[in-house]
Amino acid sequence: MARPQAFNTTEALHQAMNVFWHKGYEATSMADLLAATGLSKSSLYAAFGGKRELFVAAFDAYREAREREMRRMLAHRPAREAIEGFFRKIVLDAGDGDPSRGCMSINQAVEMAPRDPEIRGRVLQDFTLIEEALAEAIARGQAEGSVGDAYDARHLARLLVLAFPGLQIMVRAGSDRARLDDSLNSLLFMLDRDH
Amino acid sequence: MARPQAFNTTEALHQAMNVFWHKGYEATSMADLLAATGLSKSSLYAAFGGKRELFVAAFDAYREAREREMRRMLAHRPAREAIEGFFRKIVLDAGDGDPSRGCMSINQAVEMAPRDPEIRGRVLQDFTLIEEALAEAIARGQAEGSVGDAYDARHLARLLVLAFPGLQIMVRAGSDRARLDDSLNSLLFMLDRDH
DNA sequence: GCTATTCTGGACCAATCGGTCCCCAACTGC
DNA sequence: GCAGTTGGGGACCGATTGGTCCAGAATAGC
Repeated sequence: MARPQAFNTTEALHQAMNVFWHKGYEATSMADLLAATGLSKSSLYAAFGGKRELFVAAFDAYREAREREMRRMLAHRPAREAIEGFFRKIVLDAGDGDPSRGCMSINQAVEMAPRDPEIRGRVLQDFTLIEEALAEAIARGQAEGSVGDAYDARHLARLLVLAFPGLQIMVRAGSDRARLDDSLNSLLFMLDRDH
Repeated sequence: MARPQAFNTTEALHQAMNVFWHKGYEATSMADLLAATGLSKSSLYAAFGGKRELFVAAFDAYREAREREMRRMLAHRPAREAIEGFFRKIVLDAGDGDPSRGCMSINQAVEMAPRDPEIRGRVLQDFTLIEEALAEAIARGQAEGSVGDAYDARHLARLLVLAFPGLQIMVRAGSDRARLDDSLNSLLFMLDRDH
C-alpha cells in the first residue's frame, strides 16, 4: 500500500451528481465533470469508470438521498402537514439558490429512460416508491382525521403521484412563484376533510 | 429563377421534428437529421439555417399542430367527454407505434428551458395555453352539467394542468398501460358530478 | 533511506460534433 | 438551345467529444 487517494470519493460523486442534475447526461461533458470535481482525468476514470458509470453512480446517490428525505418528511405528524410539507419543499427549492433543477428522476424520465432500460427501471421504481409512501401517509392521515376520507387513499395517492412530475417540471421550466403556489394549493385542497 | 427545390420543405421539417421529439436536442446529431430528412447538408443548412434554428422551427411546428389538436378535441360535447378524450389520447399514443415520445413541450421543459430563454418562453406559454383551454372546457361542462361543480373551474383546471406533465412523463418513461389507466381514472374521477 | 506501489497531470488518440464551401448538375426564361 | 441562376452532393474544416496511457511524483512499509 502506498500513496493514499488525494480526494474524497463520495464528495467527488456528489459534485458530479450536481452537474448531471443541472445539465442532464448528454449536455454534460467530461470537461464539466473534471472542473466540478477538481479531479484529473485519470483519477476520475480510475475511481468511477467512464462517463456513463459515473452517471449511474451519481443518479443512485441522488435517489437514495431523496428517498431518505421523502420518508423523513412524510413521517411528520399530522400526516396532512407532512404531505403538504413534502410538496411545498419542491417549490421552495425552486427559488433557493441557482436556476431550477427540478427532480433528477423526472428529468431522466425524459432524457434517458426512453432509450436506456437500466435508467428506465430506476425511474419507474421511483414512481412506485413515491406512490407507496404517499398512500401510506394518506391512509395514516385519514385514520387520524387530518386528511379527508371522501376519496380512498390509493386514489388520492395516484393523484398526487400524477401531480408530482407536474410540479417538478413547472419548477424546472422556471414558472413563477405565484403560479407554483396556486397549483400547489389547488392540489392540497384535495386533501381537505370536507367534500 | 432556376432549378426548383427538389424536396418539400414542410415535409422535411416534419421529419426533423419527429427526430427531435424522440431524441431531444442534444442527443440529435446533424447526421440523424440528414438521414431522417434525406437532404444533403447544404440543402438543410440553406433551408433552415443551423441545428438550433431547425430545432426552433420544428418545435414551433409541433406546438402549433398540438394546440390545434387540443382545441379540436376539447370542442366536443359534452365537455366532460371532451376532456376525458383529451387525456385518454395521451395514453393511447403511448402504445401506438414506436417507443414513447411523450409531449415535446414537456420534454423541452426539462432539457432546454432551464438554459434557453427562448425555449423557456414557449414552454411556459404552452402551460398557460393548456390551462386556459381546460378552464374554458370545464366551465362549459359545469354550465351544461356534465362536470361536477364541487370545485370551481379554475381550481380544477390547475389540477389537470398539473397532472398533464405527470401523464406525459409516465408515458415517456414507459409505464405500463394498466398503471397509466389507473392514474388517468383517478384524475378523471375529479370531474364527476357527485362529491 | 530504500523500495514497491499507487496516484495523478497531461499528452495523446480516433471519432464525431456542427458548420462552411466549392463545383457541377439541373432547370427556368428567353 | 443557350444563358443565367439556383440547388445539392460531398469534401473539408477546426473544435470538441469520451477515452487511453505513460511518465513521474508521492507515500507507506520496512
